[in-house]
Amino acid sequence: MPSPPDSPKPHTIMTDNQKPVLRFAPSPTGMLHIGGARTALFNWLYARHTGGKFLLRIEDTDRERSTPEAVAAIIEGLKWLELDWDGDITYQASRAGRHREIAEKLLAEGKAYRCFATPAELDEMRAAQRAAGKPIRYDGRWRDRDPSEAPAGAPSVIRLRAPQTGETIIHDVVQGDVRYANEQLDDMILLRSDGTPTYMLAVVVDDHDMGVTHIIRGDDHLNNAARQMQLIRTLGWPEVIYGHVPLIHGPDGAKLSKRHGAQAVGEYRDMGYLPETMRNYLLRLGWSHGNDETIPTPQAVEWFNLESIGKSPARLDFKKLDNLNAHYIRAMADDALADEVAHLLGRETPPRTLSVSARKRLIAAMPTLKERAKTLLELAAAAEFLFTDGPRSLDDAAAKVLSDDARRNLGEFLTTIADIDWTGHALEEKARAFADAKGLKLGQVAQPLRAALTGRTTSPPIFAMLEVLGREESIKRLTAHVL
RNA sequence: GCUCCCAUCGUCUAGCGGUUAGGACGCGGCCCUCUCAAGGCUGAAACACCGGUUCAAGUCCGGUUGGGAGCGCCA
Repeated sequence: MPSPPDSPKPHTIMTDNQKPVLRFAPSPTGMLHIGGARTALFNWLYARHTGGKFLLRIEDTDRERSTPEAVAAIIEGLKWLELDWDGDITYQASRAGRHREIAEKLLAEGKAYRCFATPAELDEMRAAQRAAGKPIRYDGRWRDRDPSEAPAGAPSVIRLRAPQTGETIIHDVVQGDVRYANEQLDDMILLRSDGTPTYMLAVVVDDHDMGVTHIIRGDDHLNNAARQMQLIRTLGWPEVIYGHVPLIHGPDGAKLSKRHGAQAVGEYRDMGYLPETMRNYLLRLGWSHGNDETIPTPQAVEWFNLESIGKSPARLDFKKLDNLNAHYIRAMADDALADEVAHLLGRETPPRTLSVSARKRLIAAMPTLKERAKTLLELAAAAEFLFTDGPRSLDDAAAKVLSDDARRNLGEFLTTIADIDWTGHALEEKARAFADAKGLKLGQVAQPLRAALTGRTTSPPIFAMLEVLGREESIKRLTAHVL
């Protein structure tokens, strides 16, 4: 039997055994925020855990503030975090026609109505309510008036005729049951006077059309959920499952802002944090699995659930982030880390490239280097002495270590290693023997070696570094500081 | 002002009526040690407050205080 000609366009109908459909729906008004990144992560994790879908929708209906740069930044951020989405990106602005269609359908059915109140009039209304200490909300002045009472040709918006009694309950998977008395929810605008849809209408329609089953988002949307639920119910659509995750706060407990720095995920990348670190850290900020702290992504996919999302807001702790990053750096392959360092050098001004020999040294030293770096930036800095040939300039501490006595000893020691087998092990043996003979501690020999070889007072184990640098280069550097 | 949410060490958290309140980061000490890390051991450190319910409350209920969010023809 053919469907009636006036039937609504086909859309996804939920069935009981349908897999969950999640979505991340950022508005492109800036960079991908760290809080947004966590929201995306939770949605992604749940979709991957359940074998459902993770969709991406760009909420660009605010043409004033939405920019193509912001869209690009968000996509770049998600890609860096390796949170892949299913299917094509939905751009909300492109669906305005469909949104308008729903608003008009509601209007035709008497479930919505035209409101001719002007913005100035509403401002006045709110000011009066504020002054009287009353709740601030639309008073329904056009709810029961006939449009014919409006001045001819006056612009109007379409408002939902929301229930005024009873209550709207959100069965939130994170927050539990949240109840709102309908009398305190006003008639929200669905369609603006210029015919464009509002956010409230657009989300509900898009989520429905995209077949979204679960909405995991920041709890700044909790109040919106009640209104959205009213719309869903008026439309008779399947109800989505909400989960409102507490916001992330800065180290001082206040809402994250520019003041705290590091809001955008790109900043974390630039500071040398690994995507895997960010996923693990963000996951633990608000979600737990017993006492587990180090949770690689595959494990997270296996374990993730909605029930274990915490209800209280969390603060950012860079020390813990560092600790986690150090862990994942240590776990990374040496050549992959070398690539990261090369990438970092390429971004310097002026850009530097890693020579073949420097890369060889870098990889050879990497097992010891990566033990001591908290970020990729630190790793690159600590590897600096491997990139150039010839004598090193000394930093203050290194200069202090190379006292006249130390330089003389260095010269003497050099003669004992002139033609030995150039291995870390053999060099260390010689150094120990030399120290013994001179009545010195090993450190009194090793530290001057380190200072002369690297120009600094900290480095990976020095005998291993001598081996990495090789006989010729090492001798060259050491000789330069001999007295 | 109104509505809603939250509340365990400094921070992230475990706890789901009976625990010496556990772990992690950070901090102190010790061990290891050529420096710095890493690692091992160890120490200090928390149930915001007040009432209930109960034989028993960090766990349940109410209030107070303190944080947070929202109250647009923004999203």
